[in-house]
Parts: sequence; C-alpha cells; structure tokens
Amino acid sequence: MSADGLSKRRLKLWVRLLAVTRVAEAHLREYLRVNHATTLPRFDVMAALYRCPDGVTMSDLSRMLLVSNGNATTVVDRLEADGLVSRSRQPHDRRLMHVALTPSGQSRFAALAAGHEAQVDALFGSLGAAELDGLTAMLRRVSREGRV
Amino acid sequence: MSADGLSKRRLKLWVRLLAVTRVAEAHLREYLRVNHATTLPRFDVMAALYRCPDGVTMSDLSRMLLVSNGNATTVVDRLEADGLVSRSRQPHDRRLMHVALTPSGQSRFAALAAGHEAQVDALFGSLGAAELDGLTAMLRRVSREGRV
DNA sequence: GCGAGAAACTTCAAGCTTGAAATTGTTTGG
DNA sequence: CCAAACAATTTCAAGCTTGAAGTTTCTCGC
Repeated sequence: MSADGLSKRRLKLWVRLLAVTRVAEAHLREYLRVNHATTLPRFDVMAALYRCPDGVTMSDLSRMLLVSNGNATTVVDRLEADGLVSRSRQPHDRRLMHVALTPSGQSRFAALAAGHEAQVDALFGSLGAAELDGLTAMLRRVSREGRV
Repeated sequence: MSADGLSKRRLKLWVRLLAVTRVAEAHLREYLRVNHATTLPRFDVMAALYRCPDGVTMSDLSRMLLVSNGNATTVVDRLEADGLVSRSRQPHDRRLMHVALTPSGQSRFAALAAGHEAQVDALFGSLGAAELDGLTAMLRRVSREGRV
C-alpha cells in the first residue's frame, strides 16, 4: 500500500491524463471530419500502414494500434472498400493477411498528415523542448514499469 | 511555425500519451469487467454522480465526462434500468433532468471505487510525488493553453 | 400575451469497439 | 501420416460514441 496521499494523487493524474487525451482526440476528430471527411480510427490505421511501407499483418496492426482484432478487421474493411488499403493472403502462410496502403491511400494520407501534425503542434504548443522530453520520459517509465 | 524538431517531438509525445491512456483504459476496463461485471462508461457516470451527491443535469454530466449529450442519455438509460441511477424532471424548469445515484447505486459504486483506485495506483506506481506534481502541472498547462 | 429564438434533452443512423465464438490454416507429437 | 493443439483472422451480438435532427420547455422583446 502506498502512503496515503500518493494514491489519491495518482488518481488525480489519471483523471487529468484522460481529460487531456479526450480533448485532444475531440479536436483531431473534428479536424479530420470537417477538413477531410474522415475519422480518427481510419487515420490511425493509415498512419500505421504509412510507417510500414512493406505492409503488415492484421495482428501487427491491432497490436500497433492497441485495439482488438475484430476492430482492426472492420476498419480495414471500410478502407479497402474505399480503395485506400489492399488486403491479400501471404502465400507461405495462408493464415496471415498482408495489409498495405494502396498508392491512392498513400497520397490520401500524405494530404492528411501535415494538417494533423499542425493540429497536434497547436494542442501541445505550450510545452517547450525540456518539458516535452521530461513528459515523454515519464510516460515511457509508466509504460515500462506500470503493472497491475 | 515551430522550430523543426519541436513539432515532431510534440507528435511523439501525443502518440505516447495516447498509448499510455489506451493501455490504462484497457486495464481498467478488464478489471471492471472481470471483477465487477460492469464497464468503464458506466463507472465514469457513477463516479461523476458520486462526487455530486445533490445530483446534476444531463448537460452537466456530459460536460464533466467530455462526451456527447446523446451518449450520456444512453448510458444513463441503462443505469436507470438497473436501478442504479434516478432521473426526474426539475419542477422549476421542466427542460432540466435531475440525475443522481440511487442508494443502491451509491453502495454499488462504493464497492467499485476502492478497487479502481488500487488499479490506478498500480498503473502509475512508478511515479513518485515530485513526478506526479510535475506531470499534473504540465497537463494542466496543456489544458489551459493548448489552442487550435 | 405571444411569437421567435434559444436551451435541454432524446432519438436516430452510422460507425466504432469489445470479447467470444466460429472458421480456416499450420504445426507437432506419437 | 494424422489428430490435437495452436494461430491468424473474421463474424457476431452487444454496447459505446458521435453529430444531426427532432421534441418539449422556457425566455425575451414587443
């Protein structure tokens, strides 16, 4: 058991973390909806694929995005229907699905990425270099050491 | 425009923030599902109402939780159906809905809260007092000064 | 007092998300 | 080789979430 105050302060931090994340997500969702007629989950999938030009499997994708397998399937379904993503079975192991951005998907994402980054830059504009590094380091610690 | 590296670092911070939040949410969701057969949105609503023993309006609720009005309606619908929350129109302004935990809802929430706090404590256990305060202060700055 | 506008809430369609069950394909111990 | 275990993905039901449209109630200027 932690010392009395610490536990409450961690709870307070969690509440604030959640609030910042939700506000930022709402801004980004609004930006993507109004300016590019798309959604955050679709953007997330495309961003992950953009960073992996050789393509990934469905499992890779859901692991990277921290969402369930079923979720990845439905978002990719829609992106595929729109011609932004291609899906094909891998010959050497026919259980694996190979997912990648189509050329159309790549240029579509390129058009989104700069604006998205500008929004993030504005959202976190009050943080300077030192603070960014400090925050990022602490969050990394939480990722590595936080256990339940 | 920010100096070159800053914008990228802000983006990196955002990605990490999102990751920490998603992992923590997944843990808490799992905890609530396995140990208490409930969900995070239901918990959030009950927590907000627990902090406001006099009850709130639907608009207050959705503002506190940072969710849409329609969303608040459906979650409260279900909690009301389970007898955990009561809804009644306010006499002096019949547009306003008065929402509060029932006694059953209060005791139900009390049973959840301690476990929930313990989970949060474990998730952020690697952060000491100084770090907690630093992080919380920075997040407050982001909330206040981040603009789009 | 009344009508226009605003406010609070609900409803609705569409899409997101989860976790569990089902499907299909691969591996491996006997 | 083959059956059982395992793995990757999809399907499914249920619930969550949004943003827009609709309903009811109030307010304010005239």
